[in-house]
Amino acid sequence: MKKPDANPSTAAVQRGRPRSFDRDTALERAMQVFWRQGYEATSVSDLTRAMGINPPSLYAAFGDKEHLYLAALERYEQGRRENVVQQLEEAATAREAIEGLLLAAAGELTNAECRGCMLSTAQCGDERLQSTLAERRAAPKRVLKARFDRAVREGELPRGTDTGALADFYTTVFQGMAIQGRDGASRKSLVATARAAMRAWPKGVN
Amino acid sequence: MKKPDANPSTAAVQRGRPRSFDRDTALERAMQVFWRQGYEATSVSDLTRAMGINPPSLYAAFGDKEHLYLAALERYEQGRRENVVQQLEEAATAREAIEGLLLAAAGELTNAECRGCMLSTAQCGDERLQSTLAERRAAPKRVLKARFDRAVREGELPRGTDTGALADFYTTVFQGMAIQGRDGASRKSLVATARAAMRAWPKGVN
DNA sequence: TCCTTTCTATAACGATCACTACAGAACGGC
DNA sequence: GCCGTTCTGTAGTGATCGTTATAGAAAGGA
Repeated sequence: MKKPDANPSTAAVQRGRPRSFDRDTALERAMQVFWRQGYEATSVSDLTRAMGINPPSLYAAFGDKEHLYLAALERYEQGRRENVVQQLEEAATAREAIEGLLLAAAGELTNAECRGCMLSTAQCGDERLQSTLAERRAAPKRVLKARFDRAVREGELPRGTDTGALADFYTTVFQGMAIQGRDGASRKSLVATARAAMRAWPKGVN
Repeated sequence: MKKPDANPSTAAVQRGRPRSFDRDTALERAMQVFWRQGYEATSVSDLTRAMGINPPSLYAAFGDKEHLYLAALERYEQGRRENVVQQLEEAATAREAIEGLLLAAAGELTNAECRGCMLSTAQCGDERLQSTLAERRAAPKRVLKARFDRAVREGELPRGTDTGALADFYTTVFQGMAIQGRDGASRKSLVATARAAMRAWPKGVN
């Protein structure tokens, strides 16, 4: 039994031997390994080598392999989420927002170091983790649908537009592009695919 | 040194103890396990259990785990390839062919037993195997492009149509649908995505 | 200076991995 | 019946898996 923190201000004062590595840097490196190789194909040995630490440090800082993977995934998604939300809010129209997102994706998915999307092309045998991945992959749909609903209210999209289906479609295109990027497609090729996908945008009301 | 087969008619006469299992049935079961779990997450133990045989029989009949996987993948692709080629040849127009393929995919990708596409969503850490998968995923593009080129020649598609980009686009949509199917999307949802993708079909010449 | 706390590195843990040595069983040919 | 061949099941191989016990090092508090 411990008394609740006597100092309510912030974190407890540091006690004991300080950790010799930067948690965030280590997480970043773990993320890259998981990104390249996937969850199953990445061993704890791979991780400790890339992170520059020993197993006990990894387990003390991140719990176990699965929690480390989830932390890496969360780190990966965080930046993307912010970009998506910002683009959806700042673009003048929903159409421009989607086009901007797909064109940006064409660039990001074909970056040199870690190609493709860490989340979209992730596969794993464990059912629980697999359904977690499925939920995360489905999450952006709700954000897109909300923006499309707004576009309907504002008259950009025709009344009666199936905004859920439209969100499904552009999510699907992005995930397909993720596979393409992982498989070595060029940025140019993904840009062409993004432009093709924009031809499916519903006919305007005007 | 062995003399070339003295009986040139068919396979050499059966000698030794006959194998106690049906090779094709065993391969079918291995395929389903690989399909559900992926290459890395599937152990030889999983395979022998599903195939109803012991490890030595597996290795004698299929070489090793990787060759068994490739054989299972080939078996998987064979049926699909035939369907695609047939649909591309028999449909009245390229547009109808693509629409038919995507709608059929919406059904197949949401089948009860093994959801998704064994090839599209496959991921593995080994680089050589990964690039083999990438090649296989790219193969259908050439078939689509050939059909689109024919459509241009026949006047269905405008001259100057980027048929390669069009093939890339519909391949990408299919692969996105494969992820959606694996993640539990409904057939209805994939049908809606397929219909949305058809809105991207180039404007006719007429 | 000594104690408590928390990290570190070494060196393992049992379990499982892909794979195989071995001996016996089941066939055709003689 | 016997032989050569090829399959079968048992029981392992060494390697690697994810994880942890342990002991010592490095910090703050007294």
